Amino acid sequence: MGQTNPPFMSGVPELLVLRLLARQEMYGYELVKAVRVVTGEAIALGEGVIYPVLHGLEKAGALKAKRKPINGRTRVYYTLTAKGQKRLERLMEEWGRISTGIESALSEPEHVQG
Amino acid sequence: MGQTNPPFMSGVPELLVLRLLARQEMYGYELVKAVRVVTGEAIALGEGVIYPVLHGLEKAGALKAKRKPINGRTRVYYTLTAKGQKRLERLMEEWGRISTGIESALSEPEHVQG
DNA sequence: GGACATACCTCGAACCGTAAGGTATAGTGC
DNA sequence: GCACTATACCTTACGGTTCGAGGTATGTCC
Repeated sequence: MGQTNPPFMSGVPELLVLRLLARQEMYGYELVKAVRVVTGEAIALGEGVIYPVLHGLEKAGALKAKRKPINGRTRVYYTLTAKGQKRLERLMEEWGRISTGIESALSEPEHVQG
Repeated sequence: MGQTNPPFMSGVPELLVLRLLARQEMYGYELVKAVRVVTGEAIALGEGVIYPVLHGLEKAGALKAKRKPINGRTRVYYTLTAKGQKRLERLMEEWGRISTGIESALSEPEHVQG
């Protein structure tokens, strides 16, 4: 139920995570809420999305993890590496290219002859 | 090899196909080229993407197919149904919601406190 | 006959977002 | 002590979908 493959979401979690971590270190649970905030409630990502993305990016060398005990609980803070920075830039370019292409297609008022 | 799951592409083929067919009837091979044109060469979809999307949308009742013999070859022209029109509208809303959310996140210059 | 554009199609693979579930601690109210 | 909620981490199965590569056939140009 509730569609499992929603349109326009591929690559989005990774982009948002990288973008948020480029500004300041954060931990998973915090990212879940931050995503909602910075997207104006337009996009909400569950923990089942955030954690796998975090682990994948860390494995790829884009993120660095740092465990910090806070109030007895353990938080895993993530920061961007140089690789992660480059990855973010490439993703943002890609986003720009595709969103521009789509906007162009949607705004085309008249038909085009093949 | 050539990534099979490029970011930001989910739902895009369906959106573009519906949008183009909302303007005029077209056939598959024509759509492949038209997508490149209307997106300013930003997005290129192969036939392996277009035909399955076309068949899926037809099966879902969003499109109506009409075979036309042209110069001995057969073309299958597709037109939007009322269902397809609604589907396009819903997809465009979704696109607006998500792209706005992402733009909002990307433009955030300062950090946000959870 | 050879090359190319047109025009349709199918298949397998890879990927990745989602919901749901699982563990454990801290704090609050009773 | 007990129930409930928030915090904080995690994994799993499912399902949809894009993609490249390949396959068939006709028309046109030389």
